Amino acid sequence: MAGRLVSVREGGGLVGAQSRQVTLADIAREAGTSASTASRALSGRGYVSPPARDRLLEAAERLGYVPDASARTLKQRTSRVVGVAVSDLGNQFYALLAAGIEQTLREADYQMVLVSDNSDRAQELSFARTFLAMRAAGVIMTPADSAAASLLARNGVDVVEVDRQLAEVPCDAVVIDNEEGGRLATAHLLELGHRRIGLLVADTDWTTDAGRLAGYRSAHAEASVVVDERLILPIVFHAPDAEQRIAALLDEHAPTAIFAANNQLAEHAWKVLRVRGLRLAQDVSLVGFDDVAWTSMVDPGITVVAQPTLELGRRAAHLLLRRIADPGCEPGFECLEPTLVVRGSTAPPTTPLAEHQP
Amino acid sequence: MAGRLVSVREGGGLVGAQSRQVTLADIAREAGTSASTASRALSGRGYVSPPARDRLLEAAERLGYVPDASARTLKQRTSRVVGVAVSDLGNQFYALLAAGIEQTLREADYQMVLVSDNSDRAQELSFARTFLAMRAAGVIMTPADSAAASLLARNGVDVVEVDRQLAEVPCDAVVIDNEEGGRLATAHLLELGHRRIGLLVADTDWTTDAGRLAGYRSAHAEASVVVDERLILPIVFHAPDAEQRIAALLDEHAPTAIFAANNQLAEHAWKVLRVRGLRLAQDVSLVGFDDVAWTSMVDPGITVVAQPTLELGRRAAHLLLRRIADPGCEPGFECLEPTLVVRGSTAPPTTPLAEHQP
DNA sequence: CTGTTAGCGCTTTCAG
DNA sequence: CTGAAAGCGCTAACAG
Repeated sequence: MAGRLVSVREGGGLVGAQSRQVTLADIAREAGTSASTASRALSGRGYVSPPARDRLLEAAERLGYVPDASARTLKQRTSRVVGVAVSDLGNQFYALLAAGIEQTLREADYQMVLVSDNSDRAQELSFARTFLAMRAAGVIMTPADSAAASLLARNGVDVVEVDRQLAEVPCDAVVIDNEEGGRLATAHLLELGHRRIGLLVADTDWTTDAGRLAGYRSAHAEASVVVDERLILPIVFHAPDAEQRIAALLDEHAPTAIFAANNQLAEHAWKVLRVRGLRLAQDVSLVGFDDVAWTSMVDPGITVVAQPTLELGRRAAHLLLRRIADPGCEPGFECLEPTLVVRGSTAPPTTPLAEHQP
Repeated sequence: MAGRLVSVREGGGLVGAQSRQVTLADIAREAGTSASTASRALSGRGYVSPPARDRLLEAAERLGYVPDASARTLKQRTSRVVGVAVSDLGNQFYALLAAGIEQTLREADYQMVLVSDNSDRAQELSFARTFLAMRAAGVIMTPADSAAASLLARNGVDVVEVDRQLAEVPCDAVVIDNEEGGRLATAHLLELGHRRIGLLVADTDWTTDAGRLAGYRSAHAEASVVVDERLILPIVFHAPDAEQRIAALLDEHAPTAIFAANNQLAEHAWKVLRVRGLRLAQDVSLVGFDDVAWTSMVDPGITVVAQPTLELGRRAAHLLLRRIADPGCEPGFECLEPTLVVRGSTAPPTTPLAEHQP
């Protein structure tokens, strides 16, 4: 093996590929110091005489020294990597969330290992193990189950839940006020005079959807309108029959308005209405959740509950950084407020008899 | 120090946090073998007697053993991490590209470290160093400069360029046929009868934009139409005056159609037209590049050159995996074909004099 | 201020 | 088939 190493070194003249990574020992030798001194000089921790430091830095620069992260991680038992698991990178919401996380992490000189777990419990758990193996400095996740967070916490890895909360262990979390969002959307429709409001909600036990549903109910209660339970339609993610079921809701229960509790469902609802030739606002009002690009570009624009997605990600990262800096601090919890953006897709209901009014 | 370790172990009863990671040595001791045997059993490389293997696997399972990735990386001098750098994670195109990469990497049990470099050369280079430090198994990037790829290649890290090509070293690449895309868009407009076609293109030296411009020119040449150079408008990324400049193009050079060479510019153009009250197709035709969601939802829909974005990402990851498996293979190059999706935003030009014709 | 020493946890010859 | 030994590159006591 020594023979192989040597021959590789001799072949180092090959254009393009350096034969061997340059190590601390190399630059120490070059500068005539020990490896420890080199370590101190380059990491900036501990005393090093200015002349020695200069020689070391110069040598490092000249030889193109890049410290080996795995050696450092092995020694320090923690890395500069943060594991991030989201449900679906293909969905603009999660992509933007990840962008916010990455931005903040980058500013603090941490790297993001990003995975998309498809809300699959088994995958989520498997990623937790991977993050454990990497000695991640922390993990930020949109949880689909509590097992991953438990496993991580048990092994001393800090977890931040974002968008949803499911953990059975105490941990930092940042969410938006889903109940308020649901209330804003529903109250807006009720104020316009709607009494039969269809609710399209994800069929999960997530706090997001539970919250939006709760807001839908409380808005009704505040307006003293009783909810027709048949107007509430839980739809499984990526269900192939989502649009058919929405159409059936329209046919069978005659809502005058629809509140779609996430961007995916809003898109489905919008398409169903278009295919059926139903006019937004005039025939059926529509409120979406999450202000994605298309909602402001279609005509009429879609009234939506906007959430500060990028900021959600940033806050999650900040929470994690705070905990890394101060491991003993109390679990942080942040709840960001959504806002209602009224556009042309909502209007007072038109009764069939009043169709010819202006 | 030994004392500290022991006391920590004794404190291991603390709910929630395990005192110390369980190591190979622990499970070897538990199973009554040496660490080497344990390593062989768990990694599946090398001979281990079935009974020993069983005991080892059982012990690993029971103690919740998670191998330390950094120790393995340090020893093997390469990790299961792939560095991915894209220009702007907030842009749906790059997000989808990343999603495709992640999906393929995940299937092969590699992790994606994702960074958004804002097309900033300095950041790109800094990330290259980070990936080097992590002993990344490879790097996939949408390059903004050639320096990063050179640095990585020089240090023996495989690079795949995706979407654009800038490297000065031979490396794998997967792009779409930008010239063909530009030609498709432009020929479509020329066939409709347009003779003054404005081109909105990013002001970069990227092969994407150069290709789309070349396609614009060659379509003109094939139709024997001479290009009025004043119709070509290079726009810097995130330029605050992008929409003003597009408006000025409209005013000063009276194009009857616009070809926006990326999704960002298409959105700008669409907004300018809307604000000015210009009707798509009737007053000005518009062709975009990249079939993002809103283009099929607005009315009329936008005619676009669609690119297989997710597939682009998948291919890039496959190219990298191929190279990891066979480091000596010839640099791979794949060029995916874009397709023209005709929607309502394009129609024959209306001359001012013919405004009243049906 | 600096060098010596001793590992972090894993893999890999190599000898048994 | 198995264990002993060495070492990946770095850092952190500790003694000088």
